[in-house]
Amino acid sequence: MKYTEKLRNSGLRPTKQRVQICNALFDEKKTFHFTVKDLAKKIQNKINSHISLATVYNTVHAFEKKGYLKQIPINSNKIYFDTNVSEHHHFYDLDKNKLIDLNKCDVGPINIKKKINGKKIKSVEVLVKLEN
Amino acid sequence: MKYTEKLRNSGLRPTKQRVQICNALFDEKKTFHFTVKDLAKKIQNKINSHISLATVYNTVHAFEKKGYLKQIPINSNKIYFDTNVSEHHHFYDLDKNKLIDLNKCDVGPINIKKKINGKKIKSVEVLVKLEN
DNA sequence: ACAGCTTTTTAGAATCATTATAAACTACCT
DNA sequence: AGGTAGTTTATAATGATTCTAAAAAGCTGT
Repeated sequence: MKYTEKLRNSGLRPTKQRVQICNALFDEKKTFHFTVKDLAKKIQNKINSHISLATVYNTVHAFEKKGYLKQIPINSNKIYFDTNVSEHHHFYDLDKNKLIDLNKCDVGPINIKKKINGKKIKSVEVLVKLEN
Repeated sequence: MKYTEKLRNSGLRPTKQRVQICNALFDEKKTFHFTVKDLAKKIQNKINSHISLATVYNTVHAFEKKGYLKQIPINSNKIYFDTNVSEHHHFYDLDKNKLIDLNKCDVGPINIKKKINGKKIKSVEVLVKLEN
């Protein structure tokens, strides 16, 4: 199966539900941003049957831990995920409440001059807020 | 009163509770990060009496709208605020779950090359995740 | 194919942050 | 001082997320 390896690699058995989640996440031509609830709704419309929220949460978190999904740093009481796991950044349109990708090449190199003892940098993420 | 103007400026009457919130927020020598619940607890310890959560939420939001407080862009289901409203960035220590300020001068200039029609940049915020 | 064991799914409950409500209270203006 | 509009408060409502435990499905041996 197309996603068996990805699932096993994330420590998950390739069940019917998880494959459906994979289809919704990784079959798209374009990467996209989502909340878990959005994703669950999308899947249910697509397959025309119910899939438990808990399952979607579990699977999404397993993928995030493995690096197949990323969280988007934005201050909100919802958690936003991104299927684009390449190094990139985001515009956040404050009026439309919408996230827009910024490719790595859209942002000049970022030089972090401060160091913290015994810590290494895992990621550098930029959020650019837009207004009219 | 010390904070009357700040409060009026935010469209708020200078009530006893709001002045107490101001004291907790703006009397500190160092700026700090907080969630609304943290702040409420801090105030209650300090003044040794109860102040309603709703009041703290309202006041904090009014200050944020006016730019006396800033939200910190970090993906979490809690909202983090910062009393440091100057242009600066953050380290996020993933192990300790702690935010650390990065002064503006700790980060080289950031060049956003992409433009969105009819939108202007309101802020550019960098989150640097740290691991061991 | 099947028994037996483990993992997974599920609905629903629990939790936690935040926001809404509406009655009691307070500031402010004259 | 009194009237009006803005505030505080406890509590309820909401909404996202996590937990739970029983039922279902996957996996491994045979």
